[in-house]
Amino acid sequence: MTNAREMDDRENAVWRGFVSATQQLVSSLDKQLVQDAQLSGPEHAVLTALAEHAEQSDTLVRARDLGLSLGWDRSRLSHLLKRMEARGLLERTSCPSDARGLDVQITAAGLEAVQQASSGYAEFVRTHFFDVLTPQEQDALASVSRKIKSTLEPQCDSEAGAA
Amino acid sequence: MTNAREMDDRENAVWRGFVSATQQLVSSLDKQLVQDAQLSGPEHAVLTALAEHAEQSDTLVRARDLGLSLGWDRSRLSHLLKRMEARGLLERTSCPSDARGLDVQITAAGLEAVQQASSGYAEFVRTHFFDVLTPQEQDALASVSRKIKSTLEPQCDSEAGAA
DNA sequence: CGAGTTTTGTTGACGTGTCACTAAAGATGT
DNA sequence: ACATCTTTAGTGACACGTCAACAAAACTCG
Repeated sequence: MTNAREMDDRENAVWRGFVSATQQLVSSLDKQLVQDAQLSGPEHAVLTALAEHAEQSDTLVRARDLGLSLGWDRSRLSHLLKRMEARGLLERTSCPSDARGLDVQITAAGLEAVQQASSGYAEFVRTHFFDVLTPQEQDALASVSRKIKSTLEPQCDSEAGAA
Repeated sequence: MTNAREMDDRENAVWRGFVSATQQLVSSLDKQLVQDAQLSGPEHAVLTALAEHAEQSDTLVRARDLGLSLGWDRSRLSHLLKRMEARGLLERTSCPSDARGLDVQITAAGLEAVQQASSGYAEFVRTHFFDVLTPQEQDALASVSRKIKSTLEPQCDSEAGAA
């Protein structure tokens, strides 16, 4: 029998407060995105990733890489990409170098949507996150995030550029 | 035009790291719950709330209060309660004092499920949250959670007992 | 080359959450 | 009493994520 000590009242309050705060935060942000640009949170994440890739290298991104950098399931990505293509936010073409691969490319409409979202997005994060945190708290959060992730499954996490 | 300053690289890293860490954290916890007690996260939340109410007052809880304390939509709760009743985790009876109300009561099977989950739950939160945080970081998180919530919509948040 | 394995993506079923709508009971005010 | 809000819950349609099963291309290595 695993028998970890139950949490006391303080711990329960900290834990539940933390979880509910973060969930309310992202769900509010998602509503903002829908309002500003008719984008769900995940859709926005995909388009942002595509737009960023497009800035650096080419406009074509392998679906595999997308899934890797977002840390998502193949299936989830496949479903979402299909819907997004139907909405005209991106295009899917088969990859020439690897016949089982899929190349994804953001469309003009997709780009317009991210741009429409961007200022509201930045403002939201600023208002509800950075503006209410001291620099020390921001650092603490960054450290906490890192430490938490390190205790979890591999779950690769993109942005593996210059350290 | 709202024109909030875009985030710089550091801010982007902090923000994305924070969001992805918390999302991985709760999704891992949800998997743990399924594994330990065949409960989804929301199901566990409902049963926990019911079990706590049962300790203090009576075993009957108004669906409205449940929704209030969980901060959920009526519809979401209704759907979930229906499924949970079908699974035998709880019972729904019409409320005698208010004919449009619904009284919810946890069943023996429901209680067993929460108990089956409890030790794994506590261990998970301890291992992946409290154990990796210094007391200062825990305090910082509590303060941060409170501040973030205060910038969001009313979103009542239960536990309104002794301050 | 050819058999077996791995990688990549798709599909269908299912549980879930959201939204807009409805229904029925309480509360309110005249 | 009556008409009118408001509160409480349920419903159906749809978007979404997960899981398991599948298919096809690529890789491995004998």
